[in-house]
Amino acid sequence: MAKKTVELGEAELAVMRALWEGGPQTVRDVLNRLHERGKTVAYTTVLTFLTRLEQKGVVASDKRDTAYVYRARISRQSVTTSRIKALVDQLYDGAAAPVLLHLIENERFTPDEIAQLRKLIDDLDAGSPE
Amino acid sequence: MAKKTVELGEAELAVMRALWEGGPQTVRDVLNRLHERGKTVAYTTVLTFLTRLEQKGVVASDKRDTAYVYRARISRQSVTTSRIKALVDQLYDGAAAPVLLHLIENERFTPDEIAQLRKLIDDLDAGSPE
DNA sequence: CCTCTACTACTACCGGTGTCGTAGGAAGAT
DNA sequence: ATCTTCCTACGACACCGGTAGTAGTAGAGG
Repeated sequence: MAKKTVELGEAELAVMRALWEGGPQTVRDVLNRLHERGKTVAYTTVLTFLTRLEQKGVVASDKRDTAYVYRARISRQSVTTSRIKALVDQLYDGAAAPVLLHLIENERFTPDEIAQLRKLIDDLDAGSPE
Repeated sequence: MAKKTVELGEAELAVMRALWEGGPQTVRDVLNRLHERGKTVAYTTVLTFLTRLEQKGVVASDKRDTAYVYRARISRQSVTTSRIKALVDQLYDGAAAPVLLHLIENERFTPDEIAQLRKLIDDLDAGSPE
């Protein structure tokens, strides 16, 4: 059944990133992580986000000792997928190629990344029956 | 200096697309175009969008006969650029590679597109001294 | 001149996101 | 038992984006 693509705002994403990168954490942990990243925000703001995110079903929490521990229930990959889909749909009516080409032309990549990219393309060629 | 990246919503983008694809148009033209695309929205809604977009500086208008003619002042390319940048920054802290790889792995491309892609990569390799 | 029509200006409203403040409970310190 | 500290629950608020209604104006037709 269709996981109805939840849209996340920028600040919400920052919280998700804290969870993705630091694993299950308490509100305070997330707060500290955001502060380290230069994002100064109030404790209750983080709490609000985590609560909302839980309501949206993208994070879960368990009581651990005195405080709740929150963890991500969706992967960064899946968010990437829906974000890209939105972008591609809204700007190019679903055609991904222009976006792909745009990325290659406008961003900088290391030789390693280029090599990896080339390999992927070879695989694409090889493994695309029908 | 620095064109302060204007963020556009989905419906606003739909209007921009009408302008990009149909050139300078009146409110009614845009409305018809949206209707053709299956987007049923009121005349005044389109007017509101065009007015707001003009205030944001992304479209301009000229009085022509009885009605104003609106035209885009920013390209689809530039919007693509900022959208991608936002995505990449918000999800991968500025690293474009994961997004690029994601696109290749998850979207379908035609042989032509793949060929074009391969060519671009070859150019990348060639044109990157040091 | 009067009316109909199309266009613009202004205002409004709702839901979502970003941001907190305050109140109240639980747990540790004195 | 009380004070201090940390945590959660709940409410608040402003701004933006999506959507539209109404009023007012200017030209087209009779």
